[in-house]
Amino acid sequence: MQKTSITDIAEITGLSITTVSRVLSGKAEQYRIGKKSQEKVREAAQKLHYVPNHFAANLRTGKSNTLALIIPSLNNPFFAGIASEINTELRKFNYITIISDSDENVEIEKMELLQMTARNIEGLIIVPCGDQWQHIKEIQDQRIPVVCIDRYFEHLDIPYISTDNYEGANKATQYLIENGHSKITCIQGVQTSTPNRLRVKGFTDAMREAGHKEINIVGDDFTFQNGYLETKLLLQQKQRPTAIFTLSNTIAMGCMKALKEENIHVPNDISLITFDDHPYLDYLSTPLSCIAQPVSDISKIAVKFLLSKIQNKDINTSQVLLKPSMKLRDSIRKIN
Amino acid sequence: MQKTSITDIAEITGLSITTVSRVLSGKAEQYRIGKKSQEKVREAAQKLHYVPNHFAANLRTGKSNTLALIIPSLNNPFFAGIASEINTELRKFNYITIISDSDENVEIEKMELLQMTARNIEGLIIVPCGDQWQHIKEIQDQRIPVVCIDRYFEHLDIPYISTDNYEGANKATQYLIENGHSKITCIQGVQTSTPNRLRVKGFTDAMREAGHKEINIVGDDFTFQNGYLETKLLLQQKQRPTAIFTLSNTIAMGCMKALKEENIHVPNDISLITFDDHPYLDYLSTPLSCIAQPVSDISKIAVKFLLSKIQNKDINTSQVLLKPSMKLRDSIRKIN
DNA sequence: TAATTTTGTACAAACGTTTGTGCAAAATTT
DNA sequence: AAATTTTGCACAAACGTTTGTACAAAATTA
Repeated sequence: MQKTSITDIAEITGLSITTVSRVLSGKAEQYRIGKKSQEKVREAAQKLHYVPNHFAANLRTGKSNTLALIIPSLNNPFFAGIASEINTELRKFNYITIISDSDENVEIEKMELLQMTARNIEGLIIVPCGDQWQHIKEIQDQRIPVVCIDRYFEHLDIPYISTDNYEGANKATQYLIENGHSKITCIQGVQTSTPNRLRVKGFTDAMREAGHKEINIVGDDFTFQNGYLETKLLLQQKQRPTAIFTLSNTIAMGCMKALKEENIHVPNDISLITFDDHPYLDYLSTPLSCIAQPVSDISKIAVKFLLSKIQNKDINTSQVLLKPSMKLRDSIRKIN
Repeated sequence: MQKTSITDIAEITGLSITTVSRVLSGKAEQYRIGKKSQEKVREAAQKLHYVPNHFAANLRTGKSNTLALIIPSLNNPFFAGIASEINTELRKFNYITIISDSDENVEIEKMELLQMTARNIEGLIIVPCGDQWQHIKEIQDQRIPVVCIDRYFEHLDIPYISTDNYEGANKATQYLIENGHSKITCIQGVQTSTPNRLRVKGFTDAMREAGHKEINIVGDDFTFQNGYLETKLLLQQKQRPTAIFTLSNTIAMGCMKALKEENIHVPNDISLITFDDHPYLDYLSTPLSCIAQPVSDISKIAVKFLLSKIQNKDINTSQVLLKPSMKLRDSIRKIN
């Protein structure tokens, strides 16, 4: 069947498209449309299976009721969880959220941003996937409110909500040191990402503060493969670390696969702590200790920031780091 | 800065909006726009930071280049993985995909569908979250191509791609029986979902075929909590099963938490197999055997079905069940 | 030189809503 | 009875693109 428009309904009811539009967009009372006319319109709309054309309405009003959320990977439970919460929260405010997966690829991120702005989005929440920021800055320059999550750019005046990665990593490292570990290897992710850089700095500072001169940082990617390969390399060395600190769960999983293949047990042979929590960590062969990020808080605050910017056009730039928490399970052995 | 339109560029370049539109939408050669004019237009567009208005274009052309994907939960790695693959695949065909999370709530699903159709989507891939289908059928009646994934409606002529849930569950149960188990409990998910119903039937048939009269099926939800509570109840009974078959990973996780709390070891005290794979399953305290669904194939075929329907308006209804595979890890003990 | 073709570009309608403005009839007030 | 107000509705412009159609100048052909 052919698509029904307001014009069709006007013809059937003998009313004008103005009257029909006002009834269907909930403004009947405001414009004193008679009860009988309202009923005729509603009946006709139902009978003809009328579906409003959001594009036409948006063209005229300039309001899309659409927001965009760009995350680097739907396959990462951390980001999937954030996406789920943000989507649910924004729905409460009658926004539709276009969720986009940039696949950890800045060129895709740029393309997606173009697609989003062409659709007249009224706001953007983004987990940037690289260190390029100009294309994100340009969105803000177009007077589209932007909020960064997790990864952000310190020197830009774009609001962001993240975890205090430095503090989380610092505490994780301190804990290892307090348990007698001095030979600790950190397996990092993407070096240019701000969370990674701060986690590395947290690790490094904790080591230095404890007087440990030998600081070992390896890896360059938040992937399973990176965790796997770097752990394999570590285990080939004469002098192995007594503890490993992985900067993401995907790295931790790769690390654990390599350890298992080499018949090295956590925590008896080596201790392991990771960044980020997940329910699975409880049921691993060795339940993993970790630094947990407050995912729910991050999501809700990001939404709050964005809506505040949209509604009040407030120019204040909120840049907040939330406190992570350390979750001790069974993967750290005391050796002093 | 104010939004730039084609009209602004026309004014700056002294050309008509027709010329400008044709240059910017890649039709300059086709309409013999001179080189100098093209250059003037492109320069002005860049200088004024022109962003096309997709809504206006769509209003005129009737083409949105937009597809919709509705999944019941972004927090479920199975669906998040599917969403990721489908999104990546459709991007290759220059579609933007609106990903929507219905939160296992059919009313939200209906609302989301309304929002999608109002945005002139050209196709829909959906994992239905309940047993109501009329609102999905209506989408197809509006001549919007629809493909169901994972959960579907057998009696409808809507294309779907899923796993042969019956066969997967049947084989899992047979394997348990071959390993000497006869007291097997199945912890199921949402009873009205087609995959669940078929998995239960596969389990039941395998049990009956082996001459086992006592068939125990519990639960009613694909959640951690359901798995946890039902396992707790099981462990209170005098006669416990020797094996548990959970119909999803989230149920399996809840089950494992309960077992751990009761100090019951897998597979020494009880065997466990689940439906669905995940990389984590390898590193659990007991690596879990499972029936793995071909997620990548499901995603790619769903995309293929949808694009085929969009492009060729082909009325054939493809309804395909893919073969699952059994992945044996360490969670099943042979007891005969 | 005139007729025809090619080139480069423009006009204006269309898409489907929304909304500022306004009209005519009915009701009320003076 | 006339003036004013209220009620119920309609006209037409607007949003920003796309595109069918067409025009005028330049180039080519006969």
